[in-house]
Amino acid sequence: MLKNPVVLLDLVDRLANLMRSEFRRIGSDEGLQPVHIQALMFLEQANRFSNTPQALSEYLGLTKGTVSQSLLLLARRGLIERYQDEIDKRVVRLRLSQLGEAFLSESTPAALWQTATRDISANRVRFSVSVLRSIVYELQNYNGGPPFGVCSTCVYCQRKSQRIHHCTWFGERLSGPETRKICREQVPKTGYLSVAE
Amino acid sequence: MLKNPVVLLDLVDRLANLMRSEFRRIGSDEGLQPVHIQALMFLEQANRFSNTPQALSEYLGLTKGTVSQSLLLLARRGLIERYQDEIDKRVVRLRLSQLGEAFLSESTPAALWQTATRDISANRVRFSVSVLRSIVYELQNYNGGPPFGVCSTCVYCQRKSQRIHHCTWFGERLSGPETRKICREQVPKTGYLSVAE
DNA sequence: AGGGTATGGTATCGATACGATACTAAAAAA
DNA sequence: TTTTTTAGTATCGTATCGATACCATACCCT
Repeated sequence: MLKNPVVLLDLVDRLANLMRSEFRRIGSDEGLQPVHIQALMFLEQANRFSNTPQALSEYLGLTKGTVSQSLLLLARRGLIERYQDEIDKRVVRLRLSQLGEAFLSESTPAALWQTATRDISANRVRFSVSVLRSIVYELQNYNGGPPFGVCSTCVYCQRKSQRIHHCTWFGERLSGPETRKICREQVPKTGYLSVAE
Repeated sequence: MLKNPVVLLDLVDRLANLMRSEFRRIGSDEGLQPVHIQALMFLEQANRFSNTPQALSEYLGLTKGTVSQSLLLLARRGLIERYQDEIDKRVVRLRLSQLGEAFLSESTPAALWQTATRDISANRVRFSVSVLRSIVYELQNYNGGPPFGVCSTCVYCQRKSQRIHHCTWFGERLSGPETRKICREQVPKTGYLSVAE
C-alpha cells in the first residue's frame, strides 16, 4: 500500500530527476553539469547575506570542498565573479558576471518548468508552495542546515515604510527588491509555513 | 522578482537535494550511492510491467548504460535479482531480493520524509500530489518519456469486480494490491490530473 | 523464409562530481 | 597570548554518468 506522503516524495524525486535532465541538456553546449546550472540559478537569487560558497554548499547539500571546485570552474569560465568580503577577510562573495547573467537569460533553465506549470492556477501553485516549504523547514530541523527562503516571508523582515524594509537579524536596511531574494537565515512567519492562505 | 512557479521549482530542487543527502547517509554504511537507494525504492514499487532496466532508466532520467552498471552492482551485492522475461528474451526483469527488502525495511529511506510530513493534513498532501503530478505529466509531454504513476488512477485500469481489476493497455488481470503499484504506461484519469478533489 | 531495422541490455572508456582528508588563513574565544 | 572555530582551498580516490560500440532478440518488410 502506497501512502500519500510517500507518493509525494516520489513525485518530488521524479520532478527533480526530470529537471536534472533538462539542466544537463541546457549545460551540454557549454560543457556545464547540472550542478553548475543549479549554482548559477542560486546565485541569481541569493541575497547579499547568502552569496557565499558556504551558503551554496548548504543549499545544495554538498560538501564545501566539492562546491569549491565547481565554483572554481564557473569562475574560470567567467560566469561568476569572486571577491573578498570587506569585514571578514575569510569569506568569499560570489556574484554572476555579465556573461553569467547573459547565459542564464539565454538558456533560461526554468523555461520548461514555466511551460509545464502554465495551466496551473496561481492559487494551486501557492498552496503547493506552502506545503513544500513546510516540508523543507521540517527536514532542515532534522538536518541542521539553514532553511533558506525569501526575505519577505521572514520573521526578521520588518517593513519600515513604503519602500524601506529592515532585517532585524542582520540589523541592516533592505530595499524592496532585496526582500524578494533568497536568504539563508530565513525563518518563515507563521501563515507562510503551515497555513495555505 | 520571483514568480511563484519558480519558487516551486526551487523548493522541489531543494527537497530533492535534502533527500539526496539523506539517501547518501543511509547508503553509506553499505557503500551504496543515492542513486542505488532510489533504484531500490523504485523496484519496491514498480509493477510487473515496469520492473526492467529500461523503465528504471526512464524513471531516473539516466541513460540505460549508466543504469545497467548500477543494477550490476546491486545484483553483485545480492540486493536485487535478475531474471529473463518468458516472452521477450531480450528483456531482463528485476525484483528485490529478500536481502534487498530487508535492507529497505531496516534503513527506511523515507522515514525522515514521513516525519517531516507528519503534521501536514492528508488533504493538503493530496492536493499537492495532484499539482505535482500534473507537472510531471506536462514535463513528460515535452520530454518524450513515459509518465509513470499508480495503476489505480490510470484510464486503462478497469474495475471488474470487488477484487479483480483489468488493464486494457496490457490486456491483463490485476489484483487489488497490484493496482497500487507504479506503472510506466500510466495515463492519469481526468480528475486525478488537474482537479484537486 | 530472409534481410533490414528497432529494441533491450551490456561492456568499455573518458570526464568529472563528490566525499574525505589535510591544509591555510582569518576570526573569535579563552 | 594561545586555543579553537570558521571559511575556504588543494589533493586524491571512488564511482557516477554520458557516449559509443556492441550483442541478441524481436519486429517488419518484400
